[in-house]
Amino acid sequence: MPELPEVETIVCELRAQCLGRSITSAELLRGDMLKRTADTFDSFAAFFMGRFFQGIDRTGKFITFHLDNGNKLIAHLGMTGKFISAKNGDPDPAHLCSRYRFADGGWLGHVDIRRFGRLELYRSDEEIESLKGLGIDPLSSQFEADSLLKFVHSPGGNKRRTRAVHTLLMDQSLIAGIGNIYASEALYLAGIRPSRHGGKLTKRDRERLAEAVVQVLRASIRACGTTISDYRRVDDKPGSFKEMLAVYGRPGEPCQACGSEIKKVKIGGRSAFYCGKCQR
DNA sequence: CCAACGTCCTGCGTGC
DNA sequence: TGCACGCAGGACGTTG
Repeated sequence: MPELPEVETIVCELRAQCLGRSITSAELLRGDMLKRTADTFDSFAAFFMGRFFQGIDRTGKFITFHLDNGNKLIAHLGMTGKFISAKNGDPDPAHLCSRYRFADGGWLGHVDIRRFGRLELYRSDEEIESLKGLGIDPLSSQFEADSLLKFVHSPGGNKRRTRAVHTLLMDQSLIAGIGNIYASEALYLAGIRPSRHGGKLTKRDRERLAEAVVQVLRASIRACGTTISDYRRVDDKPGSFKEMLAVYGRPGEPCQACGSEIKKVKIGGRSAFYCGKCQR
């Protein structure tokens, strides 16, 4: 499940793979992946033909491909999305959703087994709606403990939030890029229970949590992300952060700090993992 | 306005 | 052995 570190890894590799290569054709093989516009197989192809990728960047878990004419392709990988680098004659992988062929014979494939991901096309200066509502990127220089004040109070109201901090961490409109894995890992590092109400976080909690978020995301980027099952880099190699996970996917194992058993609970319909002794 | 829940989708593990 | 079922989860739409 690509979260911020996995998407960051993929974007770096996409830049190295794709920037400046002339696109001769593009195919939309799964029309249901394209949202927002009613482009057809033909207009999708025309959108890319004769162009090249001038820049590729990440906002939260979204990838923006900037074409040289100012148009943009937005991609979200959902649960099982990935990009693969292939050469002329390579067989189509299963679940190929879209493909971008380059003049040198190579192509970039976009694969998504469960199709929770999405593609969007934007022409010239259209506002990118999918990025508009996103919260702060935790790797930006503006991210600090005060960024988590939104966890305590809603922007407008005075009432303290009752949603679990685990759920708040995954709310893309508050912080962009954290999913289920890094929510559990950051809360473990910060010593905070995932079920704790956002409104009950102290200033000290928010400082520790903000620091933990940055720490775990940066560490995972250094390991090229976490491969549990589906996530793969563009070169098909797995990320290696799985072995560094302290609690996610480790129910019943001893906590590395205190030795007590790691617990698994459902919060907001999602699995959260924590140490009942270290996290309060 | 805020929160909670159902929905989409496929592959894999479990139990009968 | 084979089948049915439950589970995994990001974002969005609907409901409370």
